[in-house]
Amino acid sequence: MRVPGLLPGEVARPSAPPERPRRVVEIAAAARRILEGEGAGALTMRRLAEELSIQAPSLYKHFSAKAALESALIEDAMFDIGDVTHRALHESEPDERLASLLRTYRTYCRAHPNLYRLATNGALLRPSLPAGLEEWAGNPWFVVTGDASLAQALWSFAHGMVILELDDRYPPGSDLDQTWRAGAEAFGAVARGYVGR
Amino acid sequence: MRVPGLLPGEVARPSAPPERPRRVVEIAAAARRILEGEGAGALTMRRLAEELSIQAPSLYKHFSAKAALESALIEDAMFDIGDVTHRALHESEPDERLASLLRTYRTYCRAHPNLYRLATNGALLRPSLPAGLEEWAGNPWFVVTGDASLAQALWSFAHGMVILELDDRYPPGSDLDQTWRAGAEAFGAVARGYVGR
DNA sequence: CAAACTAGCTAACAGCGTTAGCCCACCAGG
DNA sequence: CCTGGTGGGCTAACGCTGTTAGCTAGTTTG
Repeated sequence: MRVPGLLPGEVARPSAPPERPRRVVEIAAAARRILEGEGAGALTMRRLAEELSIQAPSLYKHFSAKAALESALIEDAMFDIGDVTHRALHESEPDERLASLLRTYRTYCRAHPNLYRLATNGALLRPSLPAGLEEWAGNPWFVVTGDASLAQALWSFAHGMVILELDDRYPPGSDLDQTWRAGAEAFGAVARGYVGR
Repeated sequence: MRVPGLLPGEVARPSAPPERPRRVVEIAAAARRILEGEGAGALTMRRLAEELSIQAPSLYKHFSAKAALESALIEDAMFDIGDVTHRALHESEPDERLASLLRTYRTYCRAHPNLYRLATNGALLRPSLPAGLEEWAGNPWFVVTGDASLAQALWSFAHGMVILELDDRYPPGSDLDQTWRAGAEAFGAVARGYVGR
């Protein structure tokens, strides 16, 4: 089911920020390649420079610090996740949306574990983010629950599940599909109003 | 309400591992002091040595690597959390236990943010943990839900909430008390069997 | 044509975890 | 009594990290 326009409660995608200079895009792409392919430990300024056949200090002509580079990757990740989750809503029937959102989120995160860890680990440098990005990326959770608190709770559940799964934190032998189902059921019941609030 | 003995579904506390040598205990205590007081960034081998008025390389007479030191702190944290959460169950009425568990968990984590981050960030070095510790520490979530999947889902929710709160990840102005309540309600309803599984 | 900007370079610094090798105090056994 | 082992410290140093200062060649712009 493809539904054009905005769903009830849906918010519009923010415009990407003042476009990045050519070289900045190339560097960010290389950084993402290293991060996703070789892990966070491999993403050093020297390794990144090598990937681009330049010297590490030259990177500082384009990024003021490693943290700024990482912020760019985080921003990209948030746009990615927002795109993927909003699309999931548009492509599923109303009563399938919660399950679809969870499934989509989990799938994306497992496909990009290092990027996801980078994006969610530690404090967020909010002021440097494009205006509206955070709200838009989090919006699907609201669309699916119809309530701000429940949306945050559901997202927290999903993030907890994902990060613990990526870090292999569940006891060996856990049936995570079933755990996701259990959580989806709990939130689904409340979201559908089976239990008064 | 103090209830001695084991609750239904409750598991016994594992014995602490072969006791640590005197000096090891002192070093771990100093490390915890630095971590909790000054943050993860301050916990370096040199800073830790300084705290003990020795030189950094001397630490390697007691810990094979920084990771081993951290493992000791993580082990302590898991015992702490297990103690605190098990106690919460024993001190509350059956139908208050889920809410009490969540409240207790949140309170502990906010009181020890850096320790909690250390303990939950990244992969767990399972083989070096005392046998049964992981299961015992996670047991309250099972006691409270009566179901393994629901227990994992509830714990994932709690972890997600805590870590996002500690890292200041919720949009400014969020009412987190209410978010916790929303999640507790969702899981409480399912755990009480309002919705068939 | 000169000035300014872009984007690279080398050399270097401080801080990180960690290793090698030395040394002294203590304590048990012959 | 002395001798060997062990526990627990030391200094020097290595390779890695992010980052800075200062130089330079090429391109663009007034």
